[in-house]
Amino acid sequence: MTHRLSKSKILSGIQCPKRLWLEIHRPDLIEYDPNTLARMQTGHKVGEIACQYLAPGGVYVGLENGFGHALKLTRDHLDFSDLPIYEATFVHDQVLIRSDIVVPTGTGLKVIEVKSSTSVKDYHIWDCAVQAWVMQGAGRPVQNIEVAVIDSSFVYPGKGDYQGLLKTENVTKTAFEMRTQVEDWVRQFLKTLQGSTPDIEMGEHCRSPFECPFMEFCLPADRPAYPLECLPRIKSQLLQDLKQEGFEDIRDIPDGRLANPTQERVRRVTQSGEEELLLEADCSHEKFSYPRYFLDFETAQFAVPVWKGTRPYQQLPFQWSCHVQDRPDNLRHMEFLDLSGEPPMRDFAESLVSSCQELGPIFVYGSFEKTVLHGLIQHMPDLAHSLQALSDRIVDLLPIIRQCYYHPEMRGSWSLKAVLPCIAPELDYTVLPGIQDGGQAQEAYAEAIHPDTTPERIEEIRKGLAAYCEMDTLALVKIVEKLGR
DNA sequence: CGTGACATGACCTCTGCTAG
DNA sequence: CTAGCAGAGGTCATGTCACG
Repeated sequence: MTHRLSKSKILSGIQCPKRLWLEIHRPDLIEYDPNTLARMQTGHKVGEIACQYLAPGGVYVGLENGFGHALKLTRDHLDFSDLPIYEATFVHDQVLIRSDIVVPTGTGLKVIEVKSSTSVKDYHIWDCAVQAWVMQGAGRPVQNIEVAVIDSSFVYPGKGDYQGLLKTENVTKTAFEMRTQVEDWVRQFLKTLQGSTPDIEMGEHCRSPFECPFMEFCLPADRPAYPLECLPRIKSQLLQDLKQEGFEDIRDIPDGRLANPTQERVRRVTQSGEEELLLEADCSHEKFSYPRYFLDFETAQFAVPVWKGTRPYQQLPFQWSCHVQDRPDNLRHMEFLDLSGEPPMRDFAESLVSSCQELGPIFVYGSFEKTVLHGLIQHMPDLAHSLQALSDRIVDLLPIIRQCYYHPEMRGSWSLKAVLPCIAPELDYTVLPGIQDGGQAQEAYAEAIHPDTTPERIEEIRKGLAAYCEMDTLALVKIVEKLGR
């Protein structure tokens, strides 16, 4: 028996048949995203909790001896026992699935699909529909299908007690109603796989609901330097109209064609080829005093909380970096970094309060630092007053830069990582070893606090995190310098 | 994955105008 | 005086972008 489709391949195919074709025929083209492994680890942990609390005492069907053996093991368990099965494996009509949790009952299987998400999405139900179709087709009637997701309001009481971390939603009815839809998909995808590469135009489906790993491959070799897609907040209708009118590059669009003022500005500056800096714009009344602070946080988040009193996906700060200018001609740096694995929040907050004194603007980029401070205020009433005072001094550079600066090379984005190469090309994140964005900082933290990590590796991570966070705040210094105030 | 800031669009009320 | 209308202004939900 050959099975050519897995459940995840079908979900890819729904997003884009060409993606499905490439996943099967050209897996060598996939660029492995470093975040993928971290997501899989998260999913694994959530899955373990689900087994333990939703259907304890079951048996696990491993893949060590291949799919054939997994199929046989599943059959044996179902025929000769009534224990729950984890990763039960089924095949029907060339489609193979592995199901998170299957509980046999007298009237059919009770299926639980576990997701690390906090709400049930449409594509979760498609997932369940495919599972139900395969199980029924394999001669195993399905009685009930549930999706288990994370309840983000859960507060971890400690001592390994995760009762209530997951909540379930019954999707039996919808999943059963999609039966003919699933059959259509399978028939269509098997046919697609027999032919040559499907010819599919690029579009929204390349990003939603998941980013396609073959984007680079699908992009035409002679793509424009400033594609229309870079126009900020462009609607699909406008994009379509502009392409119809024969424009491929932002610079092709004539003066006056764009009604949206931000898009028009991007067009005008891109066409000029030169950066635009409007220093007299609006915020000129804000003369910033000294001392000036430049602040950046790094946080960790866990789908399965590890510290008592914390919630799933709560952002827990473990590092801050702060440059200080007491006078125009001086610059010093301070930082805090806790890799002990103990809850870092209290020391983080106390050191921050004592280091930032009581006066002077605190520059940040984006609303993230304010959000984290507010989270700390909720959990540390004794520091609430001091933390609120810090929050009140925060000056967000993002809206200021958005208003008064644009460079063609920003390609429609005002994120720090897009702005910085234009303002301070000497600050290059790509030379940093290992940690070049917030996501990698989170991963590095998770690795550092893992019990198996060696002291040498922890020291390496400490250096990497310190260098990354310090560069972030130095970037803020450069931005304020550029504003000339 | 979560949160905040902001833009956008739908919908509502309020106001002032005009025709009857 | 009222019914009907358009434009101004407000609220709310939704979407996008930014941070981690």
